Amino acid sequence: MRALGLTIHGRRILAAELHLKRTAPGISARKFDRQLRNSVITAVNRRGKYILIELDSQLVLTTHLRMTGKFLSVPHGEKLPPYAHAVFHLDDDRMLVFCDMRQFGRMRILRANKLALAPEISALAPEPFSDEFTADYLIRVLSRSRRSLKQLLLDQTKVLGLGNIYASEALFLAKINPFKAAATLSRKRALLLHQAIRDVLQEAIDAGSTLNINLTDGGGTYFATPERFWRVYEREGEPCVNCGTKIRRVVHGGRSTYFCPKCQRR
DNA sequence: ACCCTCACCTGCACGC
DNA sequence: TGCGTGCAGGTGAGGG
Repeated sequence: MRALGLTIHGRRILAAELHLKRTAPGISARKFDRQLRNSVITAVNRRGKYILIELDSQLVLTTHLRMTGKFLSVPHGEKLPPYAHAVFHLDDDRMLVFCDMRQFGRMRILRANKLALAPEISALAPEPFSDEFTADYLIRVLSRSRRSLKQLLLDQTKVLGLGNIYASEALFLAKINPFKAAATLSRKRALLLHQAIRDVLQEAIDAGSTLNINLTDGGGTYFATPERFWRVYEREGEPCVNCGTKIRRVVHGGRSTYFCPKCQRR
């Protein structure tokens, strides 16, 4: 995110190509280009998992990378990388390329003054590192839900920023059972969960900014999800880092959930 | 209003 | 070797 901002801030979009229709539903390739062409990128921000590329035209290009989406910076004239679904020609002789093997990522063009009204943005929970995301906020949300903790943590309108991997990780860090009903969590343990949510997210951010972002990669700059190891995720059968008990995997709400049956008994 | 299930898509790890 | 099957992830449509 930050690296992307540094690379494209202040650049003018000379042309915008939409190669895959479903990447930007409801807009033609022609209109996609017309709306973005000749505008200057004034800021790159983020709300939840949405990247907001703000333009001097008072429009905002929103992008959700989903699982496999990524932005690459490619020198103009170079061969496009695989799965390039949108290409932005910039005024510094580079192209910003949106690639997505699974075609799940989505782009939308919104008016800046209507951004907060867009349903996918307006419904989002407070940013996890904002003052608004307090332990009391979390406790309130937990108390009003009839779902399990794991399911609640995946709901971006309740708790923002965790996906399936980090929901498992946060619960492991807080030593709380993923299947426990959200409303039955004690205040004391909700405080631990609140901290754990911030901790796993901070870890992931640190890993991304220090370990795996290579801005001078000759083959094109990657702003991809970092490769890293997790404490419980994808560790079924391996010993728990705290107690050595074998990590278990249970499909819950249609998603794999990893946990230590001893550390996270309740 | 809330919450559940399933479709979306591709590469890859499996088993036969 | 090759083919079929199931799985992974985040979201939103559709239904209860």
